[in-house]
Amino acid sequence: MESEDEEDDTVLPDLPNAEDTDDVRMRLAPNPNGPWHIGHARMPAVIGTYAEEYDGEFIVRFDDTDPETKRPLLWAYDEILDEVEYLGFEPAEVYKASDRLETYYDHARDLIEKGGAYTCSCSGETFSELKNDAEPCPHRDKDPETTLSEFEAMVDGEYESGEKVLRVKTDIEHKNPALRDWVAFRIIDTPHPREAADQYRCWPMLDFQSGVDDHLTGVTHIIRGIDLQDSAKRQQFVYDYFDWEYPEVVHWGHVQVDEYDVKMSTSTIRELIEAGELDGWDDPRAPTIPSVRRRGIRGEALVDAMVQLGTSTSNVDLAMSSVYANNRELIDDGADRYFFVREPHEDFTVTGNAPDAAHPPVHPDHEERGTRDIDPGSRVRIEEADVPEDGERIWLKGFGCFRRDGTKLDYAGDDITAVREEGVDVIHWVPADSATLTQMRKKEGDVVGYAEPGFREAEPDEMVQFERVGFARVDRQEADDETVVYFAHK
RNA sequence: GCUCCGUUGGUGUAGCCCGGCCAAUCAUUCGGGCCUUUCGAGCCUGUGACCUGGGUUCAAAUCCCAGACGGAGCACCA
Repeated sequence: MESEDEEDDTVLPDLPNAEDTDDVRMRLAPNPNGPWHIGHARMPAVIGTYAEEYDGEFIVRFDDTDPETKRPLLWAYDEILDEVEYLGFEPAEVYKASDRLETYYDHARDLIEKGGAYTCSCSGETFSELKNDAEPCPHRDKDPETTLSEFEAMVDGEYESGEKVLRVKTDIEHKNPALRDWVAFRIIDTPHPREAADQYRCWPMLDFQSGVDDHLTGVTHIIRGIDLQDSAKRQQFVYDYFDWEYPEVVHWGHVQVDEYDVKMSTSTIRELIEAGELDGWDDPRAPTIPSVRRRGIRGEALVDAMVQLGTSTSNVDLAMSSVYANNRELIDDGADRYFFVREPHEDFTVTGNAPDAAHPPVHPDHEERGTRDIDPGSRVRIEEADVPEDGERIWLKGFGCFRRDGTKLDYAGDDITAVREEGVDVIHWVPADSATLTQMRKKEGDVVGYAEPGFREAEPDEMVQFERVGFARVDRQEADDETVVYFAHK
């Protein structure tokens, strides 16, 4: 019944020219200026999946070449590697661009000697005007020796920020103004936060650094966003000078994620955290990887949803519901059931010949896991929305049928036909005396309520299902008899 | 202003290169039903899309032209 060819259950399009390469090798090139938001998961998800599919590999390269405007956070390097692992992938190698300045300098020197670059002291504004008119600037015809000595001066820190740049000589009359003589190196006065790199002041721009590294690290396929759609064309000039072959490139559009009120941007999230509006990167309201992880969403669920978005150049929206659908399938079988009453109505007194205890199953599909044993005591709590009209019946799940009589619930038997044929609703409940205070943190705001007594024994990190409420991850058992959980999804 | 790119149901996607088997695939969402002492799952079932206008052709989602709409770049950010 399997197709004879291959297990071709992938939804990703074939990589271009992947048959011609012995080993597909890709790269993940994050900027370590913060933990990842959900959209960032797309790159490792798709690259990792391709690597598996083609029996290739990928490397992680931190493109941390701007110590000022995209200043790296030192702890974000390991954080990001940890997130890659959470998503289920393992890089073959890890590089940091800030460790490789000497390599970039060496290539810049080569490029200068080949006549492919020149130092320029035009202001950005001046150059921009010239460039838009397809006019060369006065520095363009400088001889390589002069350029080389000025570049060495840049490296040696003899210029201030803004005073001098190194430009790649492309085609000043190229019909696309974005490709004309772009900047390869500039001076940044702010020291890099990494000790290993804090003495450098002359930094390569992304197009130079990334172009050189892709070649040197043997990258065969690049996937990147449409915001970088001109990068390959820019870098091609450098590749031509060095007589290198450019990797295959796939561009894709931006991802948006629905369901969140917070804008999905590292800098915005960081500002909200600093302003105290979010508790941290893993606040349930934050559209970040640490957040969904804390809620108990498996990396695999996120990866599958991302892979299904494909690699189209249009912008796409990721529906969190599809992540939830994936996750539900992964966790449902292992999630023990509990009752959790949110913001309860005032207690009802139990009257009549009710049983001594209720015995709902730990998991309805797994009888072998046994039952929970809940002593209802003399009073029970139910949710406000579940309170029946006076005189009407309700079925307390695992316990029995009850008829409301004012502030009392009077036992009305255990004949299930009341539910099956007479339309009595089945609801969850907790004993008022022994229920355990539980705080549920969720995207829409925190909810306080009471869980059944046995929930106090649930282990941190365990995934549970609160019946009729949804899945949640047990975060911690506080000393003051309160349990904190993070809501995952219905 | 210059230069790229895109437009298939609510969402995402397949098909488009090499026109016919496409009254258009798959997933999710949504509606209805069955089952069920929750939710979920499972089973059955339904709604729902080729941006517009021309052209080529026996035949166009697929090719051509024009337009609309959307996105991106033209940074000493990545």
